[in-house]
Amino acid sequence: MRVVRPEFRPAPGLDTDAMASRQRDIAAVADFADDHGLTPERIGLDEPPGEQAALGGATTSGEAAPVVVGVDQAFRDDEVSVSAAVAIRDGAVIERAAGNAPLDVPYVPGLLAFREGSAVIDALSSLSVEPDLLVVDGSGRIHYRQAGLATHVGVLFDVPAVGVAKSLLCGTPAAALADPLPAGTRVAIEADDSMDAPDGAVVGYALQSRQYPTPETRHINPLYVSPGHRVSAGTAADLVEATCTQYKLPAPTRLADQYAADLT
DNA sequence: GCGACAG
DNA sequence: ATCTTGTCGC
Repeated sequence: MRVVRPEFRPAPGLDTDAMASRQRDIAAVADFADDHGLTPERIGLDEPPGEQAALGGATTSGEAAPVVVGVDQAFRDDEVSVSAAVAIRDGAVIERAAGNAPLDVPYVPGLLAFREGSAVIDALSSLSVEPDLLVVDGSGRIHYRQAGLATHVGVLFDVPAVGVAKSLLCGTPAAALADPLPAGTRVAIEADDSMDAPDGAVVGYALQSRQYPTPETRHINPLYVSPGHRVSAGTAADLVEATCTQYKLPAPTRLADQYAADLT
């Protein structure tokens, strides 16, 4: 796939203010409403990935199943950012792509895309299939300037994207998350005064994709799902939930995780 | 000033 | 993200 907004490429030379400014520009053109043809049913990940699947990628309804691409990051020698992208259709891996970039920007919460974005772009640029959805590790709209890594990448390629984070960057849960949530539960994450989004706006969801039978003794933490681009908050939660077939994390994310580890 | 803080 | 085995409890 190809970058369609090259002006938003993460440039290493920028100072903190310039990076933040670029993020506001990205948020201004980002689309946090549904603009895609996806449904949880069409994702077609009922079977664990890696199994047999129809060669043409046909669903039970006869239409071509959407291509979902998981993206994950790793480091090599503390100086190279490695990105792994794994494309899945109908529960089967159809393509993998790797990307690299020098690791010259330090990690700063809120500026992750400027540290690891270039490697992600490198990986996605070499994908020959056209993704219908990107599942990016990290935040999307749950971000100080509504432009987390998932939003940044989604806008760069103008492709539907969602962000899946394992911890909350910012925002306030609409209900307390202190007690373990039952599987399938979702709690809205609302914008607070640390964010550009209007106060109280639902910028994502805490999604309890898995839970132990007896959460009192031992419990699993929720995922934090947010719109990247062209997907609404509610639909993002629906789609991500459909990809969590067997474990807490989405299958595309797990596969990308694995591939990234192999590349390191 | 102190704490919080995606990967 | 990464350094890292066993161990506790579903």
